[in-house]
Amino acid sequence: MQKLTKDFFLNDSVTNVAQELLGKVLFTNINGNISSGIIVETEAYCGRDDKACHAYNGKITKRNEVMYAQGGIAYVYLCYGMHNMLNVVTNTAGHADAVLIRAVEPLEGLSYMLARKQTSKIERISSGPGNVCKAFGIELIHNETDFGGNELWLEENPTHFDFEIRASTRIGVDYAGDDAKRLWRYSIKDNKWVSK
DNA sequence: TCGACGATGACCT
DNA sequence: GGTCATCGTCGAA
Repeated sequence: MQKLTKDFFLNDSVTNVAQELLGKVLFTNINGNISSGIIVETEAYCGRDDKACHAYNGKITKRNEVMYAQGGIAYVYLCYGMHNMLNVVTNTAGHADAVLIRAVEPLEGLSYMLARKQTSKIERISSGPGNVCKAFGIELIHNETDFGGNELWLEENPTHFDFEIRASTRIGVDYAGDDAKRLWRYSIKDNKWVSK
């Protein structure tokens, strides 16, 4: 098992990182309960010129300031009053880029995921950004968590496998005008854990 | 202070 | 296809 190194996150191209994160493994250790899963769907957000991004045009608020930090930490925020969203902050300090983790294929800790979601249905338990956080126990307190730590981290996939990347438009960003048309949502083609 | 609004998901017809 | 739960954040007042 090999954790992703710091320079993985410092890449200047957030769309490259979003694609490279596919196939990587997300881990959480919540009160000693370890869950993991393969990232199968991501979306890129770029502060510099992307209206869909919370940090568009240099906007800085208490919520999004973590996006301006050096890459390699988590940006977690509450959406619609009930769903947490997990983002991976990328690029060097001062560049507000982040990758939203939209769907994961479960590996370990399925029983913890079922318990957190209070369900017995495995189907789509970690498909969709709100479900990823719920299943993995990620909450607002994990905002700014360093991916180099032992609570929330990312690893290379120990099993090498080939897959085709599918690019499509991002979800729920219609307000962003032309930027909503960007093909910045990436998924592993034909993977059943990709969100609908 | 206060009102409007989400980078959603579950369940309904 | 449609509705609605639910609350932190933002920006206007």
